[in-house]
Amino acid sequence: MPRPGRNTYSDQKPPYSYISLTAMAIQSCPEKMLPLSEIYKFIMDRFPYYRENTQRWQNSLRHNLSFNDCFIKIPRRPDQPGKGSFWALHPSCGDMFENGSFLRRRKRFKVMTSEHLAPSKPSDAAHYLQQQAKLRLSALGTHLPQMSSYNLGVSQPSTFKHPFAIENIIAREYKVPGGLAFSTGYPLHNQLTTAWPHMYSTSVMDSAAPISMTSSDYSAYGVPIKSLCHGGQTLPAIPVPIKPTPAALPHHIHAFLSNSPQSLSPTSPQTATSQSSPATPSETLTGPASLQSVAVH
DNA sequence: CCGTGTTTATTACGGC
DNA sequence: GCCGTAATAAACACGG
Repeated sequence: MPRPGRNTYSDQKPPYSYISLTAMAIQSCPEKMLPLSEIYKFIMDRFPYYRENTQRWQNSLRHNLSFNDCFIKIPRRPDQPGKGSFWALHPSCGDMFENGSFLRRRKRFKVMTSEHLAPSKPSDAAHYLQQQAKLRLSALGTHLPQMSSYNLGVSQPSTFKHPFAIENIIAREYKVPGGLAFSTGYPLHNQLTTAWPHMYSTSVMDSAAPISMTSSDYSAYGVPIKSLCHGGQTLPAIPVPIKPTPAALPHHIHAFLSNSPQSLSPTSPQTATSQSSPATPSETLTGPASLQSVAVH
């Protein structure tokens, strides 16, 4: 409306938060992690609004990356060119967004507290560390497989109950192992174009798979499409986040990690103090498990 | 130096 | 009105 003859919606400010936008960007790439500059690029490519005042919104975006627990920082491989780290989504942030709206998250994502996932067995800690070592290798080595989950006791960190969740929206790009499209009849296609008028249909959106869905498909709301952020598979792939996420780890594990050469930064005060919201009442994996054909354990 | 990352503060808005 | 979330501004540190 600002400029009738031109791009109509396109140069309006998209109704999505920076968190949403960032999540989109991250989810849009196969590796599920992007350097800051690529996140910028993604947003600018798709949302013309953000081609201006870059200083302002990029500052805000960086603020969000650092401030929100839902983003984790992944170190760059030494031999990889470029500045800064990669950014990824925390595996447990799948249901961050309100159903049907990206304007607001349902709740600020916080890392889980130790009470919620403490393995409590030392062997678990060892196992965890082993996995982390592998993870780091795989991530820093070649490319990440698709998704990941820390899998440290947080068996079901969250469920994908929202067809409009950011991950689901972008998810059409995903190649789920075994070729299983996770789309599963969600109202993706139409909704995308209507719900995201601000977005340019570039690679992410226009490769629309032949998903025919009707409004009746909304009944799928309760279906846990857990394949994006959590990898569906039990396969963990995300490397050790730089971000401390101290509360997320059992103490003995955390102690371990502190010794890691990665030299985690000191715990962030705000994270340590509040241990609110299990964020898992949605734990109720209701839908037909047949949908994802992936182990949900 | 500039891009990146962290942190604090302020303001606005919506929900309860 | 309070509280939580988000947007914005700004200061600062760090590293290539």
